[in-house]
Amino acid sequence: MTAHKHPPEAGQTADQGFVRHYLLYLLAAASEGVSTEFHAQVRARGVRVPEWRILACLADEDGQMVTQLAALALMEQSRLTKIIDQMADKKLVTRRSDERDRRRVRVFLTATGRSLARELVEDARIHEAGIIDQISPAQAAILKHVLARIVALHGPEARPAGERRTTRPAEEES
Amino acid sequence: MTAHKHPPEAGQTADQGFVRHYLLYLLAAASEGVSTEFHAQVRARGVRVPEWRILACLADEDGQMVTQLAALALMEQSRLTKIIDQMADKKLVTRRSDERDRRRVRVFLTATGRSLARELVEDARIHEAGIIDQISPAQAAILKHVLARIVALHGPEARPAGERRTTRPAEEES
DNA sequence: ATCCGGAATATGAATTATCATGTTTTTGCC
DNA sequence: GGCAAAAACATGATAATTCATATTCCGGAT
Repeated sequence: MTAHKHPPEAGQTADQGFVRHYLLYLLAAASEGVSTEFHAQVRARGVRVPEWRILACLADEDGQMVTQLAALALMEQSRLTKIIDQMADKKLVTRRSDERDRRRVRVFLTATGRSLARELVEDARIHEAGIIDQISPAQAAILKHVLARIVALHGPEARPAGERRTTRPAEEES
Repeated sequence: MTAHKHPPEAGQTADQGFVRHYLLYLLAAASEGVSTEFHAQVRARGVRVPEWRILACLADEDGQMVTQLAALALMEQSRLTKIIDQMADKKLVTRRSDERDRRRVRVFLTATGRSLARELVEDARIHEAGIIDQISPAQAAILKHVLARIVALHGPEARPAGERRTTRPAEEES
């Protein structure tokens, strides 16, 4: 009531709030925080974030099909298609349709794309090392382990493949 | 589910790839996975994801100023402004300008907004409990602790406040 | 007081992402 | 073999997001 300084003075703050202890928030905030940091480096190289993700995925395994790649890169197929278009324009990747199944389109790094990918992956490793250092390698190892488990349980390949985005919108007028 | 027909036949797969062990990827994938799951419930209630985030933040502390709220909710100020517009239309929140500093706009939950927020937070708690159960409460506790540390080091309030997303990167590489 | 820089929000044009659907190819079934 | 159904991508209209900038207001220095 009488707190006329600048900061809080507001609502009925419980302990320190639900949000700050909520697992999904912590995951999002941690991800956001560290990623934003690295993304600055990515952009500094003239690469957009979604492109970096694709480069990294392809550096791991070249010639993935679009659907695969989209799942791995955590993005929707139609979006990936468009990003691939742009990357193809920039000569970072090329498309080639699969021999055995011509519905499939496989995406390959060009020489340029590959070397760019290598550089960025190297940067990423360095950046990651910095973070792991800050939180102690031991804790980082545990962290990665638990995260991997969560991803295994709730990640892209863990979902029934038909409900990867399906929900009843339940359009209520308001 | 995965290509049980065609063997990879593709690239020079190292062990299992860089990406799948990369901390930033694990964070993003874990976050994505568990969040997508819960977001289905949110949408089922006719609430959009960004709205849910704001509701949760305001439930924690009502009457936050826009900038604060944006930082906490991990979104840009201009975006938040627009979301607040929509939420105000739906009578979930109201704006009131701060007495002491009239540049500031404080956002408050309406009665409707508050009860919706409560319901959703309750859902979130239940959902979270399910996940924590899967990965054992002990590991979950460690996970949260490490995540909180990462957020403290790299999160919104940990950044120089001038480089939070503004001003062009200046094309420089160091 | 007045001026100047910076903080807090709002706004609008340009860019991106999403959703539903279309096209082509393959598979499974009869 | 022929057909229906499903898989894999592409596309285009709609909606959301970003980026730069405008507007208003505060605080300190002159």
